[in-house]
Amino acid sequence: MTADDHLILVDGSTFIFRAYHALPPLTRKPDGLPVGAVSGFCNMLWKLLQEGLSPEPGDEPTHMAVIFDHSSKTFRSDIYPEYKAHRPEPPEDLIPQFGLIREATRAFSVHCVEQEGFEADDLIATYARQAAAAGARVTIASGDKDLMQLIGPTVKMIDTMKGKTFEEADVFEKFGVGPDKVIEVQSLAGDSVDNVPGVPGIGLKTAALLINEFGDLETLLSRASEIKQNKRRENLIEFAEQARVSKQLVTLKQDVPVLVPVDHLAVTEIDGPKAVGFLKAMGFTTLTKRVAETTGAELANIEPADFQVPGWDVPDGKGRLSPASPTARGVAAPAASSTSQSEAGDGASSSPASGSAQADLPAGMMVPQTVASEAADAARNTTIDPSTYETVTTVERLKEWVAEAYEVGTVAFDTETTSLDAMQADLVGVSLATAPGKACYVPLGHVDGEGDLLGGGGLLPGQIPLGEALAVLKPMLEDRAVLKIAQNLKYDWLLMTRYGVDIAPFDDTMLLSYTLDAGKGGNGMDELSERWLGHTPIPFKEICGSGKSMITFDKVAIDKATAYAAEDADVTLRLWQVLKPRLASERMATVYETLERPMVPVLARMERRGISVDRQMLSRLSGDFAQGMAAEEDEIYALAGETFNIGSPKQLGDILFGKMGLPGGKKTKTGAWSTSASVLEDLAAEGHELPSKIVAWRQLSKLKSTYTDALPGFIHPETKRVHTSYSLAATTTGRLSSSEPNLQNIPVRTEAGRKIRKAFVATPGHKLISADYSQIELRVLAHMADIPQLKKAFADGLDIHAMTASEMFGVPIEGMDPSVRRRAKAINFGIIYGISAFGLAAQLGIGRGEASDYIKTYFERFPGIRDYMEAVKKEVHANGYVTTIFGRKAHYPDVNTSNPNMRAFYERAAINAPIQGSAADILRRAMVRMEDRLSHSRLDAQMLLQVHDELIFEVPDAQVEVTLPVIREVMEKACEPALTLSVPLQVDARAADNWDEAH
DNA sequence: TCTTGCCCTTA
DNA sequence: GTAAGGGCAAGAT
Repeated sequence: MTADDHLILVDGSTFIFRAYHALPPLTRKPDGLPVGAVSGFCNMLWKLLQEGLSPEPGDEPTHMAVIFDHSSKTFRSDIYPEYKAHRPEPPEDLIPQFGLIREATRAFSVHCVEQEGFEADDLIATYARQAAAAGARVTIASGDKDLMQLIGPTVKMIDTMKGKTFEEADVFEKFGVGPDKVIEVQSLAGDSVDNVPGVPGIGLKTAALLINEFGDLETLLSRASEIKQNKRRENLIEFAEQARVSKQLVTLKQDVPVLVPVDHLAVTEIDGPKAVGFLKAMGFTTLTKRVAETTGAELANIEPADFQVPGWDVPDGKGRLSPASPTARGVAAPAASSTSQSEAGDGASSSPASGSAQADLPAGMMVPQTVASEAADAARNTTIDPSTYETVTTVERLKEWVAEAYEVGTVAFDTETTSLDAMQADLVGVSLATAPGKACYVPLGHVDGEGDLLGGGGLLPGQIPLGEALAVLKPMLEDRAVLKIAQNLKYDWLLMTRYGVDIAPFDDTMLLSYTLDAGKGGNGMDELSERWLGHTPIPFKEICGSGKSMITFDKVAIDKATAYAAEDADVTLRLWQVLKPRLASERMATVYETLERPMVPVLARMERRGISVDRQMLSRLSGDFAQGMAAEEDEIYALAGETFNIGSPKQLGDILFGKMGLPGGKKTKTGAWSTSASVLEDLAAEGHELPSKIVAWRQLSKLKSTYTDALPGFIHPETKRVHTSYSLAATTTGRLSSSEPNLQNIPVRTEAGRKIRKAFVATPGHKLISADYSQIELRVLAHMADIPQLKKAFADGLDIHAMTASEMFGVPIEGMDPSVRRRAKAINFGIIYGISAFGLAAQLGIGRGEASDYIKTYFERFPGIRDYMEAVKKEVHANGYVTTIFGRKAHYPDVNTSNPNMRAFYERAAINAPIQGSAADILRRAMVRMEDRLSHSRLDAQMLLQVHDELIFEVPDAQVEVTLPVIREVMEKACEPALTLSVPLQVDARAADNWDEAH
């Protein structure tokens, strides 16, 4: 090997596990051989061979090998038996694929190296050192951060799945030290995945700090007594030996006596027929074709390779082979496909991936490249440089920007303000972007940031007067000819309506992301920028600071503000160019256009209206609750024999289970005794007095702190009403969420709680109407799973829980024992939540076996429900997502994890998502139509709140009776005409002076 | 001052 | 058993 050579070392393990976990399971057609990971591996290896790893010409690899782990037993387990001890066994369906992947490597004429007693990492380290010693360049293809210690001037690392290259600077970013100090840091910080202990209380940040100060581990340990922080010093002294062992574990062995010399790893020409033969035998049609085309191998004349996999027959290769197709399509299809969906045509039965020929590159894998348009490429590939943005200081320039927006027809728009609360914020500036890299900021309200109490605070020069700027902007923002693009537009929309501007038409990149990728991660701009543009925008903290010293945006210097604000518009525009094309290609345009985008003005108006709360009533209640708490406190302290902080679960646990010696039940995940209400209630049932007093105190404390004390703080100084903020993109299922304050969890179950609800009142001369869907989720389930008894019961208007009980236990509905109905009700809820015997038992306070029997009986009576659940599970495993009746997707990217508990959790979530999500879709459809229907009927009702299955309106007294049926009709017919449910929807609506009585 | 854990409120 | 937001205590920084 010489200085002209370039060695590529592929970490086989990373590739295998990435391929397995990133992709849904896939089996070979004739015999069910699992080949998902093999498929992923082959695709990755082929891509590597095609594209190489180095963009520069002349740097093509001269040597290459895939390195595998030989077995789990290595010299490290001798040093520290616990090393990697927590690693779960590989999943069952991955085991036969290990051998196949080695076959695949050879089939592609790539060297395949492993050696007993050593991890792949040690072999990689050894080869890398030998090659580097000869002056050759080395590229390590891996996602394993442990290999970062090998990076050097001629050694780089590349994560092909994430398309990221790591050089020395990147190591610094990750570990806070250079490659030569990585092991020092790792031996302190440890690694929970590999079970490297490290030193307790020291994480990556602290470890880097210490190593930078002391140089290396040994120096640090010998001078540990100099450390100021008590806990840190003690741990370093106590766990010194553990740190030394950790260092041995993380240090890669660079002198493995390799059986295959590095010179033998020279690349060889790919043997086309051999590769094609292997791929044919696997049944990967798409890749087989591609490899045949590239290598010139004659596809038709090549027989599938003949090799044995224990337990599986060799296919005959006579055209019977085809890539397995996901088997669980159309779980919700009976409903979705049997009814017309003129609006939501992209229903459950049409996922783009499952129908495509690319079954060997299955759905769920993020392949941004495949959806790229030219514009999207430009959006991604031109650099983002905040120093190039323009600060607009004259009306003339602003007019030119507006003209540019008309010219292009689209403009990204963002506002900068003094507050996160759109109801309180003052406009400080706006930014525009008309093309990637072409963005500006228009400062409008910046003041002298240096100004203290005495001077300053005046408007800075060089800013267009607000009114003049708005006069130029408003026509463009309201013009149909210009599409406005924003990230989380609801905020800007609400703000701008306060300045008399109604933005339309528009697109919202946050909602685009949510429509396409709900469940895959956040939809915030910074996160989307990282994910799609590989760019980290200037953090808000960097401009305004955080915590106590945070300044409002109007105090930010205009040049800094320009860089920050214009970048936001630039990034938003680029995100739109990346995401918008996916809408059509992934058939999600209807979901976006009917269920997401129209919600923006609807919710903004609801937020702006707010709701009236009676401040005096809350204040009185707060006093009452405080008195009640004080009374309980006296008795609690007397029973405990001492005073303590009742609000501290830790102190309470010490009293109950330590001092008083009560039998502890559950433990929390950190190992402490649980003091949850269910535990305390069990103790109370055994006759202990203290626990029931604690429960009573907690209830009062919760009501007081969260509601009576916090709510008045949200009363707007001018409107005198409470304005919540709804999030459209916070949940995986499609529900809304409400915050600041959360008006979706106002108490209702207890008498004391309902007093808080009474404080939500109608304005004088008005009533509140509360309209809620009855059993909407069970109705949706009855429709989706097509359950005859349930459908009939709903059609006949029966009590659904009593009917369930009657079916299950064979008792008549007339004169039914309430406890029997209660059990059936719990089961019905359990079904919606993806039932487990464990959960049902906990809910009903019965044994696991008994709960199990209930579930069995239920499934015998309603076999369609069981079939539905099984089908959803198959669907989510195959596709990585599930769909609602209107085509909304909920993704569960980690559902194929090998951890059985996590897997079961994701499966339950996936069972629940189409039910909860379909109900959420129905609410959205009702809300989108409601305002028009009311105004067409010349009614003045105002929609104020949404609480998942309930809508709250404020209505003039005289119109109550006319309004009620209109609201009911819109809600009950919300599915039409896209879909006719096979079950009627029922809405109960009532009017009263306050929310409690209306509900 | 910030983060995590625990507990509780809703549908 | 599903989906959320939020207050307070305690510990780390």
